[in-house]
Amino acid sequence: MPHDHSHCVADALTRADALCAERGARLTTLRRRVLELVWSSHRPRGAYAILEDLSQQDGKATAPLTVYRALEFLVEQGLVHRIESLNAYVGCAAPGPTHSGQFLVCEGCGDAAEVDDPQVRAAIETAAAARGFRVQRPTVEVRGVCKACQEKHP
Amino acid sequence: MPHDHSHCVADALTRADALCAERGARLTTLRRRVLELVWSSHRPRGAYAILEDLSQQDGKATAPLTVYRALEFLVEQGLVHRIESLNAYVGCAAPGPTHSGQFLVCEGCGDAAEVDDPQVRAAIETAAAARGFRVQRPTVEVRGVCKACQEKHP
DNA sequence: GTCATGACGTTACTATATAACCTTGCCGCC
DNA sequence: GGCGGCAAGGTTATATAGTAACGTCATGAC
Repeated sequence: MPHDHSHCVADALTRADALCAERGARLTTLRRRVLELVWSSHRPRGAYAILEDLSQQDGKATAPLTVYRALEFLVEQGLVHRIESLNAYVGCAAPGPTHSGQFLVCEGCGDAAEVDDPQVRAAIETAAAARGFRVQRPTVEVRGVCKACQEKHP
Repeated sequence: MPHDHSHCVADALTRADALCAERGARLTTLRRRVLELVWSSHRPRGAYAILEDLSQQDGKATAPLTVYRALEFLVEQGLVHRIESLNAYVGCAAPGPTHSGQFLVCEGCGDAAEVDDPQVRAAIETAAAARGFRVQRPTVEVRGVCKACQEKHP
């Protein structure tokens, strides 16, 4: 499944522009640059990796806080998700009504595919409700091996 | 739901002794102490919190590695689970055939209740299979508010 | 007893994240 | 246009989390 990644990035940026405009949120130059760097692959990227890219682009050191603040904004807007089990961030392909999807994280290639499966959501909601627990933010991160990697290493 | 927590701890240690004996795994003094410290509450505890306890008990500084190694062992044996979204560890109330449960993490009291819901498991497995993804280790950590805390703050 | 192995100690280091405080620049408003 | 307010971003320092490399000691097999 070869894909033209520049499309992914361009699309993500376009959607982000639209969404922020619509919401009156300020997608500043810095935030947009960080978003672009998060999207540089489909692999979750650590804050410090992004920090390095940023520093290199600018030819001078950037402070961690700069990146963390931008990421915080992007996560709030649902443009980026944090992968807790990796301490890393990945672009959201379908931002919109703020959601919290599930992630299939491949041990082979490192890609994190986002899915939003209603059954999984429902099962979690039901299990929680049965215990009187009110769900605010479900986190589902599944480690395993993606289809492509299975085919490569049979 | 007041509960005699010393029971939880004692039970956990007894089960751990039995399980390790059965498996030929060495639950050394250090590992047992760390397990006990993890169990000091039902809240996930950070490695460094445990480290401090340990250092204080001994009256001298303990190195992080000491704790991390013990935790690694306990996690491998399924006696303790790591809560990824908190970088913290919590005792497993039902160790045995190695499992990966789901956690209901309360924002109020900080308690992490472990549940092992077959529906949730199945839904994740199905969603992954539909995408050709082979599941190795699912992580489910649900943030929200537990029953007790809801009743306290209505 | 000897030896292999695994547990633990020690030192140093890397990675991830936040605190406190200040400066800048944008925006609405008069 | 200028002014006041506020959010964004810069700066410095520090907290928290996790590993690497290497040595020593205890335990059990033989």
